[in-house]
Amino acid sequence: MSEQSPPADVLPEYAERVLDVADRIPPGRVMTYGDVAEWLEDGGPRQVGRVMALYGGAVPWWRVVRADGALLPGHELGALDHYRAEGTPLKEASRAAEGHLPRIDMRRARWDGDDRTGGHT
DNA sequence: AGCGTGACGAGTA
DNA sequence: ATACTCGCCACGC
Repeated sequence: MSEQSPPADVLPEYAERVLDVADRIPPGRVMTYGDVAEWLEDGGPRQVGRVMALYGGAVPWWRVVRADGALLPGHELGALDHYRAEGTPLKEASRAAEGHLPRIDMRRARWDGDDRTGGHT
């Protein structure tokens, strides 16, 4: 009897890795979907996005953002609340018009996976 | 088997 | 700044 169906009671290893990376992103910092995929050296931004969409609820999903710094549709305010609470560098539009929510300042918030913990900076 | 869709990315107009 | 196209990979119909 060959098991033709893969196990479903555990998350796919790829998903587990993606969640692990998302979970190790320090507060006040963010990683793009593409960066996570690149950091894992496997899959692509879309694949990471899929994992986050399915299992992101188990990790600080707001720390995984799009490359253009746009907030997640439908969770903009939720994510924004976390960003302000964590001190994530935001780039507020000069023209703070309604409907024009601030974007993440990727240049400052982007984290490349270098924790530098234990070191002495 | 093909086709459309998506929590994407980068390039070009 | 926005809009559109192409490339990418996995899933559902």
